[in-house]
Amino acid sequence: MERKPYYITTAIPYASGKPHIGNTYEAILADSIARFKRKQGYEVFFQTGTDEHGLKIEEKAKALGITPQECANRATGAIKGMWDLVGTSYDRFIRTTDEDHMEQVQKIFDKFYEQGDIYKSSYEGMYCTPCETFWTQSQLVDGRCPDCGREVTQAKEEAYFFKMSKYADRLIEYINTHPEFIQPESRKNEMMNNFLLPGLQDLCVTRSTFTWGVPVSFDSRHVIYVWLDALVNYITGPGFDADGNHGENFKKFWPADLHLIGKDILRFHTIYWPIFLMALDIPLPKQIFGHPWLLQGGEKMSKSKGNVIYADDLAKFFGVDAVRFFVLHEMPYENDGVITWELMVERFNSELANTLGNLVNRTISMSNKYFGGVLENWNVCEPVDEDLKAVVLSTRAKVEEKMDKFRVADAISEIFNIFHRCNKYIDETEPWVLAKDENKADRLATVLYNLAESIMIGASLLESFMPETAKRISEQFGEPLREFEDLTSFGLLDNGRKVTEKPEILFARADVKEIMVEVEKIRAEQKAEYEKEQAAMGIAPEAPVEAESVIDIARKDEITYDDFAKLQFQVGEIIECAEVPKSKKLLCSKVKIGSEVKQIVSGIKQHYSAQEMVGKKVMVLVNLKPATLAGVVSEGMLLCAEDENGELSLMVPEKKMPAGAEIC
RNA sequence: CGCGGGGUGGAGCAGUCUGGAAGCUCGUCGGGCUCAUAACCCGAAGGUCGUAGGUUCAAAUCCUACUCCCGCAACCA
Repeated sequence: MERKPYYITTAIPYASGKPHIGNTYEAILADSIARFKRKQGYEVFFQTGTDEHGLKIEEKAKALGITPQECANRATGAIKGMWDLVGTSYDRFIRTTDEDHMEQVQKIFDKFYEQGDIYKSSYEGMYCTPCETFWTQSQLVDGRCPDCGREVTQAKEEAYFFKMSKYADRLIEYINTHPEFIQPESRKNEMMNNFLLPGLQDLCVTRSTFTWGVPVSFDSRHVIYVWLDALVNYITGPGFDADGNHGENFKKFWPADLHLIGKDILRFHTIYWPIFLMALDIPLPKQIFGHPWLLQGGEKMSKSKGNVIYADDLAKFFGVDAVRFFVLHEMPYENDGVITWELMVERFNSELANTLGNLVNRTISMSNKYFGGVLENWNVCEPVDEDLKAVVLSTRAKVEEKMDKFRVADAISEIFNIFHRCNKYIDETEPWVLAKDENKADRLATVLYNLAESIMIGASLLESFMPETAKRISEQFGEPLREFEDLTSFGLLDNGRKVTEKPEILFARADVKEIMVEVEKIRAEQKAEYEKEQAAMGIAPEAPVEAESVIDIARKDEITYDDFAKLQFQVGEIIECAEVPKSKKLLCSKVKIGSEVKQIVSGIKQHYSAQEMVGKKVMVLVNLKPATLAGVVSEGMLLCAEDENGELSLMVPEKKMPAGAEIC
C-alpha cells in the first residue's frame, strides 16, 4: 500500500551554543507531530538542522582561536546532542555547511541573478571600520558603534538585493486564497498589514563584511547572507536541484506539509520564503505554523546568572519523557508558555506520578496479588464498563482531531482523560472488595482485564508524545503497543497475558525542596562555565554581585586635558521634576544652576520618583548640546553611577554646595 | 496616537474567531477508599470574567471609550 507523504521541518537554529529549553521545545513539538503522522500511516520526512554561517560565528571563532567550522561544529554538536537526547526522530539533520546545501545555495543565487531577480546595488549606513559592521541610525549608541564605542562613518557598501516587490502581489493573492497557509490565523493580518500591504522592500542578500558564508559564485568578495542561505535548507535537504535534477525525496515530499517555526521568524517564512519559491517556480509549503515561546518564569534568564533552563538538566531529574510532556502539555496554543522548576515538579507529580504512574502501578500490583499476574477476560460485564469503554474508544478520534489543528496540548489531555477514567473505574468497581468474595473472581478478572486494555490503548496513543513511557508501560504489561487502526476496538489484549512481577515505578514523586537544592548547584556550575567561556574569549568575567564588588568597564581612548576642559560640570539643584508622559524611563527636571534654570530629561524614572528628585543637589554636565527626548527638550545631563544590574545612583556633592558651584 | 500580547475564583491557564447555563490543573476544606507512588475517587467553598458604556431576548465572547500589566522598538544627554 502506498503511504501518503508528509514533510515537516523545524527552523534551523543558529549554531551559537547550547540550546535552552525554549529552543528544544520546537524540536520536541515537531517530533511529536512527525511521530503522530507516522503512527497515522504517513510516510514522514522530518528535517531539522543548524544554521552555521555568519558574522557571529566568525567572530566567536576568532576570539577562541579556532576556525569558524570548528566553532560551528561545537555548537551543532550541542544542538544535535540535545535533539537526540529528547528523542527527536529526524530523518535529516541538515547543516548549512553541508556540501550539497552550499552547492545548491550558489546555484539558486546564480539562477536568481540570471533571471534578474537579484541585482547589484549598494547598502548605505553607518559603518564601524574596526568592527567591519554596518549599523542603522537607531542601533547607534551616542552616535557611536554599539559594540566598541568608536566612531562610525557614513559609508556605502556594494551588495546584492532581491527584488521582493516583483512578487508581492502574487504573494498577497496567495495568502488571501489560502487561509490555512499562515497558522495561527491571527498572525495572518499582522503579516499583511505590517509588511505586505505597505509595500515590500527589496532584501539585501549578500554581505562583504565577513567571509564565513557561501560565496557568490561570480563575485567572491560577497557571501550569501543568512535568509537566502538558511531558508532554502527546506528544499536542499530533501534534494532540490536548481538544474532540475531533483533527488527522490524532493520529488516525493515537496511541497512541505508544515514548517514549524517560532513566531518571531514568521515574517521571513511567510514573506521571503514563499517569494524565493515563486522565483524558483516551485510550489509553496502547505502550512507555516508560528508557535509561541516557552519562557522562563521569574527573573530574566541569563547565562551569567546561571538560571537558564536546559532540557538535559531537566531530564536528569525527571527523565526525557517528562520534559517532553511538560513542554507539549503546558504550552498554550497562542500565548507564550512559562516553565520553572517548581511548575515542572508540580506537573510531574500530579499528572505523571499520581495519575499515570500510580495507575499502572496499582493495576499491575492487583493483577499480581489476585491472579498471579495473569490477565484474563471472563467477560462478566456491568454497566460501569460501558462508560469506560466509551471513553477509551472515543479517544483516538479526539486525539486525531486535536492533532489536525496542531493542538498537541489538548491531544495529550484527551489521552490523560483515559487514565483519569481508569482511576475512577477502580474506585467504582472496588477490586479489593471483589477479591474478598471467591464467587466474584470472574468479575474481578474482567475488571483488571478492562483496566489493562484501557491502559494499553492509552499508552499506544501516548507513544508519539512520550515514546519511552509508552514502551515501558507496554513492557510491564507484556503486551506490544497497538497500531493506530487497532485503537478503536476494545478487547484485543491477549487472554492470559502475564504482567511483570515487580511493577517498576514509572515516575517517582519529586520533592520541590530537594530538587531546588540540586538546581542551585546546577546554577553555580552554569555560571562557572559561562565565566570560563567568556575568559576563553578574552572577556573579563562579570563582577560578582557581592557587597564588595568592583566593576571593570572597557577603557576608552586616552584624552588630553584640553578634551577634558571642554566639559563643564556644575552642581545643580532640582527645583521641579515631573514624569515625561508616554515614556517609561524619563523624568523631566528643572535644574537650577547658578541663576539659570535648565530643563533636563533623564532616564531614571525606574530608580527615582519625581517627588524625591526635588531638592536634590546633583552633578550636571551643563554644556551638552540640547536634544529632544520623547518630544521634550533636554539641555544637559544629570550624572549617575550605574552598577552591573543597571541600578542608578545620582552623583551628589559630599559637602553642602551651592547650586552652580563648578565641578573641576 | 510606535508594534504586539495580556488582565477569567488564592496561583497558573482554557474558553473569546462561530454570543446561549463560567471550565481545567494546582492549592484550601469536608467526605470516601485502602489495590497503589501520603496515592486514588467524590463533594464543597471561592469569580463584579480589568473599568464604563453600547448592540442583543441573551455578552467573558460583538462594538466604543478608558485603565493597568508584560515583551519589543524608541528615546536611556
